[in-house]
Amino acid sequence: MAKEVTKRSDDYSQWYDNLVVKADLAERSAVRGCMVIKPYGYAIWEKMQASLDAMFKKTGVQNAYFPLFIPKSFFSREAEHVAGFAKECAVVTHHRLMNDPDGKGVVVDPAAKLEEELIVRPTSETIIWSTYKNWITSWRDLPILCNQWCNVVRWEMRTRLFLRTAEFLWQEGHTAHATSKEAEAKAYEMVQVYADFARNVLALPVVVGHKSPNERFAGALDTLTIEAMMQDGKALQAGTSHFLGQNFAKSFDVQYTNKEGKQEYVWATSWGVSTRLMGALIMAHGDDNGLVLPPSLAPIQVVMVPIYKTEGEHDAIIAKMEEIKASLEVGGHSVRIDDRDTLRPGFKFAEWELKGVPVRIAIGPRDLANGTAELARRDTCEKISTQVEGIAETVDQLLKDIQQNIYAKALAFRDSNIRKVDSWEEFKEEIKKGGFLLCHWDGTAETEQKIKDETKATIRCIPIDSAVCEEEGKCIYSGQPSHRRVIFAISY
RNA sequence: CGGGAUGUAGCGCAGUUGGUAGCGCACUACGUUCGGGACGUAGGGGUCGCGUGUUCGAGUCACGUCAUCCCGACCA
Repeated sequence: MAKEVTKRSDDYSQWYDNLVVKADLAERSAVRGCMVIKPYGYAIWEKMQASLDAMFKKTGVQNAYFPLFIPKSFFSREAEHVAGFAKECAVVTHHRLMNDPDGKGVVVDPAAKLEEELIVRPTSETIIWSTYKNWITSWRDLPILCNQWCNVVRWEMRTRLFLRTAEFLWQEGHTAHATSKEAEAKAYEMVQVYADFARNVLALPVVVGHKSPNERFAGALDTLTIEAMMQDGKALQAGTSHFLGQNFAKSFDVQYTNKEGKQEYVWATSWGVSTRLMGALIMAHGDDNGLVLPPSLAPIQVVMVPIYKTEGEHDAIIAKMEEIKASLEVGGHSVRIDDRDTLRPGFKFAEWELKGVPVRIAIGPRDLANGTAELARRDTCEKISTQVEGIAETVDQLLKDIQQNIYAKALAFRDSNIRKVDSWEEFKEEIKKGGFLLCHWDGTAETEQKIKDETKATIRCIPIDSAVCEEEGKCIYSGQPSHRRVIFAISY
């Protein structure tokens, strides 16, 4: 963990400058709060997409695509939903530019004003439900299980690279069901998909739970969330799944005829994860030397750096490396031989570490003579000398170890920063130290708001399946009776 | 929208009481290097965010304007 970060707990911007930009992950765009994702960073996102797509398909979800522009009138239907997004919408009012009559560049052509303004989607519930109305007439049409990968725009007052950019990439799933029970089960199923993905692919431990009414998605009856802890002890909401009830069905008049011939409104869910996960990855696993990627997401899993003086040495080493590369690729690993002859080995080591490549193999003249190779793992920065004979199996096992170890390390960190707090005085002190605080809460929005006003801490979630939280007690703030503990934390 | 700060080379910065623009990294060429971010020599690159004003003269002073960053309210 970077020293600077330890001192200034919330200053990850330094990481972005040091790691992200120099690591070719992303750079700030000229457009306020937007980001450019460079090829290496995008390759990581593509790996996330591929994993999630495979998991979605197992639950019967199919991909679809809906328009970027949403007519303003669509937004006037679901009042609560609109109230949640109205303050941060980009609005298209014209469709043409013209040369400035004064000769100063280009201006908006006032004659090209749109009859009805278009909203750049901040999320797609409204346009999707307008469409679903035409798709659904009978119980036989249900359920509808669609997901779309797209960009959305939210005109945030303040942005933060990866965590809250004005434009971001995400997936949003939207499902329609015949019964409340089925929809609730779907919302629950999808949050579990996210939790599996976070744990097994991102190597990120997460807590699954319900959002408090205050923190719920605009228009939802219930919001499920996966909450992760970053290395500065702050919480990051890494994914959400909403049970929308019949709110959208009623607002957009989506009814179906049931088996008894009666008209009924459908039940809905929506769920999404975004490029925020890239931020989670950086902040949860990164160290002083840069990014640490779990092998499951690394665009390059093994990088090979040759060490040589003469052309003869170079050729012999590269030939050996090609051999090793082929044997690793048989096992499905992605391998890069860094054969750039303008850079010295030390520079290459540092650069690949910055990019988070899990395993590095270095071979020099000495190794070549001995039939060995230097194997370095990114997560612990350990180096060992190993026989080239059978190196494919060694590397295969090492990658599995690294994946596991990264998760175990993050889990140990998180668990050592979760603690029970039972008094208000203690709470005010403990919350400053970061981490998750398990506390009793009286269940009222007023108490939650007062705690937030006084400490900036919010209820990150009401954990499900957590035996630790299931106990009687008294609210830390009001002293009223409580039936379970919830997680309080400072969040991003 | 409130409070604070900053705009000078690709990046990070210096620039004194106004006197005609500099440093580090990066870049180009050549040479020596190459098992943990090499070194030497020689080069190239800037209408100092924009506009107006004061002045013989503005990176520097005044006013305006735009943008960015940090702290609040908002948020995946």
